[in-house]
Amino acid sequence: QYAIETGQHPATTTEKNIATFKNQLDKIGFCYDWSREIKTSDPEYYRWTQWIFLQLFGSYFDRQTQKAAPIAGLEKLFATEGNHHHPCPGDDRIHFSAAEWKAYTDKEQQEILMHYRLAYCGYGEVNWCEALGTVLANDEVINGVSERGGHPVEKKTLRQWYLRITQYADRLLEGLETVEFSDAMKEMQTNWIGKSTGAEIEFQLISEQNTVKSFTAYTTRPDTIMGVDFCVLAPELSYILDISSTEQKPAVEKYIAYVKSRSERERMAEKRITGCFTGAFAVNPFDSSKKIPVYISEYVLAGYGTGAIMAVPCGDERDYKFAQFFEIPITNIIGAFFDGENANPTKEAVLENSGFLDGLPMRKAMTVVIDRLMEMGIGKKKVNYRMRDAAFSRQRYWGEPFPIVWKDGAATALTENQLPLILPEVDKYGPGPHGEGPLANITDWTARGLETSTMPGYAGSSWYFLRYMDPNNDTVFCDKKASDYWNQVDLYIGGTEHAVGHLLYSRLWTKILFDLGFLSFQEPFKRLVNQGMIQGSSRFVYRVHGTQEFISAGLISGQQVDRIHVDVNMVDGVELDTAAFKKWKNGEFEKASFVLENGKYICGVEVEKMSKSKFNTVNPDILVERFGADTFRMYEMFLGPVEQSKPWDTKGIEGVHRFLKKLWRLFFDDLKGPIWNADAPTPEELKVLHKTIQKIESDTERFSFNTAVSAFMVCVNDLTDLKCNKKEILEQLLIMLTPYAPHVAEELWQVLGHSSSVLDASFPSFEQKYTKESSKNYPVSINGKMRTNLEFPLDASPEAVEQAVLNNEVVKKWLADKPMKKFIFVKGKMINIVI
RNA sequence: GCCCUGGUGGUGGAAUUGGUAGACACGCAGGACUUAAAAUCCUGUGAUCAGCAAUGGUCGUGCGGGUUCAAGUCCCGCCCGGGGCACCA
Repeated sequence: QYAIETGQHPATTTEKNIATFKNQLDKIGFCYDWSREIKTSDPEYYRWTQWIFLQLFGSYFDRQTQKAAPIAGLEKLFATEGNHHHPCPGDDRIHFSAAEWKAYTDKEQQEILMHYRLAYCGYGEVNWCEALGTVLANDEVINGVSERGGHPVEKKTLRQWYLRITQYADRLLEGLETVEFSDAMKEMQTNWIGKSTGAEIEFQLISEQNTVKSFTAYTTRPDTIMGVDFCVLAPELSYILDISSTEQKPAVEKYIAYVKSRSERERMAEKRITGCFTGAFAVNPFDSSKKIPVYISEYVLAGYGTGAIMAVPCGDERDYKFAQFFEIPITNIIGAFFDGENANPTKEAVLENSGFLDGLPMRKAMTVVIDRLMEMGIGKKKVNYRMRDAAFSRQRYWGEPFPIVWKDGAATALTENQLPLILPEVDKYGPGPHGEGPLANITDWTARGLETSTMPGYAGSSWYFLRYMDPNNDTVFCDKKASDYWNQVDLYIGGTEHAVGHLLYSRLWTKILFDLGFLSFQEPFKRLVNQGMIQGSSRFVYRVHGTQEFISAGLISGQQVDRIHVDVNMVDGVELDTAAFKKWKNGEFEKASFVLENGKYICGVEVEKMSKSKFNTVNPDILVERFGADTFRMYEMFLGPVEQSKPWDTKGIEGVHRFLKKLWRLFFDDLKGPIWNADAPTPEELKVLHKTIQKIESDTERFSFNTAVSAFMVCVNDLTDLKCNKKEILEQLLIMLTPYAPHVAEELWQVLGHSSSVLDASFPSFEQKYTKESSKNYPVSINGKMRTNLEFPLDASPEAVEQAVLNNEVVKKWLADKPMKKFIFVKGKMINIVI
């Protein structure tokens, strides 16, 4: 995108960005081992990305062993026994015997194998923008038009590469039990995989044309079959027009056109109920007298289940609303569980109005219905996954080329010695013809039959952690000796935004490489900590839908507008620099006109993820320049808990800076020079030190860096108050401070007269001596309200405590005119008196 | 809409296990030093009521209920912010 906008080669801008980031990381004082640096866009790296892709292309998932295996073995099996024991994951209608397999042409065989490969080529729907000639992410589509240019967007079927991640669904679920991820993260991945057990049920169809005799619906609640009041099909199913009645057809066609212009996200997020009756009816398989109207609606997606649902309004909220909207009569099969106003998804009811199921508890009815369906040959138990295979090709320039040659319509792998397949130079970065990638513009490339799409950004990032273990190896992606030695990533820091993308893909790749014998572990990350995001403050302009007119934020009243991110650097507060905006993005907004308020264009504001695509990033450089790297580091830690997101705001950085200056003054006086001394510390000073050691040790251990920084501040304040400049104390302080403020710690270490580095000094073990408690403060409350504190020896008996409390003046005053009901001594921590 | 997550003073946040809510820092106010400023230091700072004051009372962790001797923390129902929802990765 940036290359198209600016005409610069992505390699150039990537290099520049890397240099900038490295520079910033160095400035902030991060200790990375740059000798292991890798670049996913470097041919020496992506030759192995391509190599791994070929392993995926050359493998299938053996359901019996639940492992990936070379596809050559499968070919041999087909020749001896057909696919009887290996049902086709890509298309379960494909069945053949050994004899039939041998009779297939080479091309037919290849097509079948493609249905088994872990990396395969298939067809899928994308957001297509004809005017731009490109595919767009849902993110880039606003109100059915492209963010860039405001052109119409619609669905288009394109040939795409996919990774068969669905075959690994169960393994990915099981693996979660072996890793230390947060429960929230595990839950997100589990929900994404979305394993559900239910049934597929075939419904007979009654339609005018009568060409389509039936359809299959997927449901997780077969027990509610007698409560089906209507069915809903996904509008994009190919046979919808074949079942529509003459009367309904115009409405159906109109509705399909409407859905085609909608992104999947918009469809799911739609609050309004939309849909259209097809004029066809389904027949309840257990009661042929029940004619069930068949609708289409955007909330049913073709990609999930069978793209058809049976709707039970008394048990499902969305079905209920749909039934109300279209005034479909509701059958109540759960008796008193249904109040007529809210659907109740209970599984506890005893079925009513359900013919042969009457009187059965729902849980039992599930298996009864499935058994009956199987007897009748019109249904079966079915495990379904919400997750779909991962789209793995992009119609873009800047990505790894696929090591694939098309020969007579069949995809053929390049050999290992032909890798890397280098990304060629192009004249322009714009799209190729017919929705193909930019590589399709290169005649030499297409003449060789090479695949013209490229791999997505996540290809290289799905295995980079393995390459760190053996970054310069030019004979293998990572020597097994190296991966055995380093093993899993001990601690992985990343944001939750990667929950269902990167973190799932890298788990998949690791599992496949494990199955194929290239690794000894099958989970890449032993422990995962989610750092929160530092968010940016974004600015928006509002384009009147279908025009080049931009309307100031305060003047929008009802017009349909497309909200577009603008670079925060072009906005002063909330006021847009309209001249700069016109020149922005290589003149994309040259023709923009503005509707101003009080002579100004006012932008919309929102706090969201800091991101290049949102143009709301800020740089640490200025702060590092002004306060130094240590202040910046400590401030980031001081801001709040690591796992919490918050907008970037430099209010308060002064406090951290002040702390470091104050620390400095314990060692050094501007006029007198070094002021530390070698005197023996007093018990009081040691107590301050060791309390701090304990606090910082435990805070650091549990990643509570913000409270650790606070503890440093308290410690320095206390030492200042005590006028303590003793070397023994200061040394210990510096050792703790090293990870927090390495530059300052190192310099002060030298001030203390050391010739070695503070890094060489070992972390002190916590000495209980000075913090050990001999007595404890007990809060005393009356009716739960705090009244006073009393100090008791740790070994005081409960009876002695009770006596002492009752003799206390404050307590006596409270008990004076009210009788005590109860004396409670809770968990040895708290004393409460009930009056 | 669905999944995840969060909501505490003027602000960022603390309270690790249901047990003294507001640590630490910013900001603000007052003061010291200074010709002045910067820097530094000291004092105060949730709201409200009573009191000259010391002090004391009441309220208070998004909203409404509940459990408990005791709720920021647990339960139920809402509201709002953030992340994700398959071509950003």
